[in-house]
Amino acid sequence: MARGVNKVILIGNLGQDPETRYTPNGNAVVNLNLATDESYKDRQTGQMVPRTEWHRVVLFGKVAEVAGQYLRKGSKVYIEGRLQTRKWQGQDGQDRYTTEVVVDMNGQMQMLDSRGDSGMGQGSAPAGRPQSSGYGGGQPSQGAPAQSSAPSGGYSQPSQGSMPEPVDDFDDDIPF
Amino acid sequence: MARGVNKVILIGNLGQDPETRYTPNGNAVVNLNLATDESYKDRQTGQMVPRTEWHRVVLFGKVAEVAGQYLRKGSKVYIEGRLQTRKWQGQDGQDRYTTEVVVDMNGQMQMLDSRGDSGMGQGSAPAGRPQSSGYGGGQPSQGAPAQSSAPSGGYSQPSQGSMPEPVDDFDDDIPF
Amino acid sequence: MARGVNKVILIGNLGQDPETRYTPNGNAVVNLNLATDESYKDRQTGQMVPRTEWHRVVLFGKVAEVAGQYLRKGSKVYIEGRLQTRKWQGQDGQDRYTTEVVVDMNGQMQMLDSRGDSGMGQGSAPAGRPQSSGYGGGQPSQGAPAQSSAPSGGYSQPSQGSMPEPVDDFDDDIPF
Amino acid sequence: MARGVNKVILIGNLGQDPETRYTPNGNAVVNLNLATDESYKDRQTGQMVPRTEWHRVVLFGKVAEVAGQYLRKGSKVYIEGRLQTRKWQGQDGQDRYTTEVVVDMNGQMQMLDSRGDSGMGQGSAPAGRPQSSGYGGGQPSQGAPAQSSAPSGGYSQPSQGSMPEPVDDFDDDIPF
DNA sequence: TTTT
DNA sequence: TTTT
Repeated sequence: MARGVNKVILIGNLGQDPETRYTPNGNAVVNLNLATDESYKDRQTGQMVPRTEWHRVVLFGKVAEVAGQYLRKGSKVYIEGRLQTRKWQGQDGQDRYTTEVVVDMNGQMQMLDSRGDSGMGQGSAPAGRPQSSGYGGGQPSQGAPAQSSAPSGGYSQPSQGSMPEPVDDFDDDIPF
Repeated sequence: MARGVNKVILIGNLGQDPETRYTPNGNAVVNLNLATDESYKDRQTGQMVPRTEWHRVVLFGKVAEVAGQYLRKGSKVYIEGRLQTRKWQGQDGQDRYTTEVVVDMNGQMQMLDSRGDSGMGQGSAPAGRPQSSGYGGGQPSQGAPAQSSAPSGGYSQPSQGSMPEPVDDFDDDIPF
Repeated sequence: MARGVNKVILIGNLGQDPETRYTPNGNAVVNLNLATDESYKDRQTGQMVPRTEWHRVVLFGKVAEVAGQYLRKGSKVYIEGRLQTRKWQGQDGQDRYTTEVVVDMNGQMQMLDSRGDSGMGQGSAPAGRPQSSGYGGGQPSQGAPAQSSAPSGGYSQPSQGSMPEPVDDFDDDIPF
Repeated sequence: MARGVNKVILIGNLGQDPETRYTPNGNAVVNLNLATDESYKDRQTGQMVPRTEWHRVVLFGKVAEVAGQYLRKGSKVYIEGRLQTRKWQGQDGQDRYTTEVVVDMNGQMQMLDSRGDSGMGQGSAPAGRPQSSGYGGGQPSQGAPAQSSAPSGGYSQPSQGSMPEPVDDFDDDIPF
């Protein structure tokens, strides 16, 4: 049924609140910006140097709902998914590629904070999601992680921003 | 020493021969284009649909030498590495990002073909490595890999091509 | 839904043909003895020393059927499952424990041999499994796998052998 | 250098404080009893049933020292290691097998509690840890994990207990 | 661009 | 008991 293996395992912290979107069918699609911290020994200096890597994570289905509801900026989380590279068009008409870690029903998401005291919240209401205007409004995610100029994958609401041109032509469920 | 986890596990086949480059220090750096095949059930049709995902893999150190020497187009391989996103400048001066699976001394590479009967070779001498002039000579790897407009990471030889502007400012070992 | 992670990833070769059994409900349960080979540097001698580790793998459901049908002694295989330790009673009435790698619908099995040229077959019919005398008859599997004195988990046919006392009290499906 | 893969990834909580021992060379060897919690759907009742699996984890080297110093009963931890089955002699002279997850310099251990507020410590003051009343004080971890009767692998101090007969014949470092 |  |  499958002739290959494509698996990603991450433990890190969210750089910002999750972004929740919905497919036309009402299914949640959640984007996370996840930082994994490591340190490595610089060969020149012999010093340990911290290295932070930012990952774009996209969750679908039930795990997306849980992530959207309970995770917050700063939350520590375990992610198991698969690598996927999407092609999209830049505003200049050129092809761009964004690689994401996709978590669907074959993946896994585990919250690693004790009692859901995940991040610090700082204004980002943890439940009920009141926060006025909603996601994506105003400045595009100011605590901006890598690849921030990439579109969120076409699962987005009507993109009122100029570019980089989300695909946004979903007339149905995402097909997996 | 590390406060996060960043791990990728792949099993797939090479879409082309490995590309070997060297750092100024003489260390091998090898790029692979690896295809992982899966299939998923299309929700619309109920049919199983094949899905091929292409991955950019970069190997360093000893594992790079082995990969460069024994892997060929078509080779089946197990890869364990970490995700890393590089920023580079497009010819239009805009930032681009490329995500790669980095395999260094903390990663792993396993050849999964029996007896090194990996690919077919087809002009690319699989054993003994005669091919005098070596890699990268002449045209810069015309069998362009996925995201081919991305530079190969600055580990490349003096890039005589116009763009997409390799970074190529390494005066020493890559620092990990 | 889960508050932990329990994952095993193996690539190795079968030490013998798979052992297929059936639950009262007719579901296949397959046992594998899988060898993983590594080598490590002996601190005393500085020499690389090969190390073979043997694993008991138990597959359920569809993946079990595929394994039973296509894998043979010598087959190379990728396994993704979870660790599980079973308690059983030795013939002396004492508790024993056997740890297995369980592969169910949440796990994965990938055959890594090209074209099913896996093992050698050597009399072990690949399909239909006629071989009258075969497994489980008479002496309790004399081609003894690791931890051979452990029962095969109660998924076995009526165990006529004396001991080590399989549990064998399944009146239904295994519950996962 | 290796022709197989043998990898275990666990996230769980310690059932008791770590047990630290030392090799004759003064290297730390730490044993953990780690519980991973999952839940699965019972096919009979359709109910989600919790399932706790206990794992024996053995750490060597630097990671052992960190584990021994900072982990406590209740600590949440990420473990990456390899499976290893040891043979030992029961008091009845019979062979027994214990499967452990070995974490050495090729493995990884990550503490997942915020700020080292891991467990409760119960008398074994780690460092800085005042631990007022503490969890589970009194009897040392009465919720004894699986395989508790297995010897700790010969890395133990002179075993004054009668059985199950630790091997304890190490005259040097463990060889990996 | 691979593989089955 | 496998494999290279």
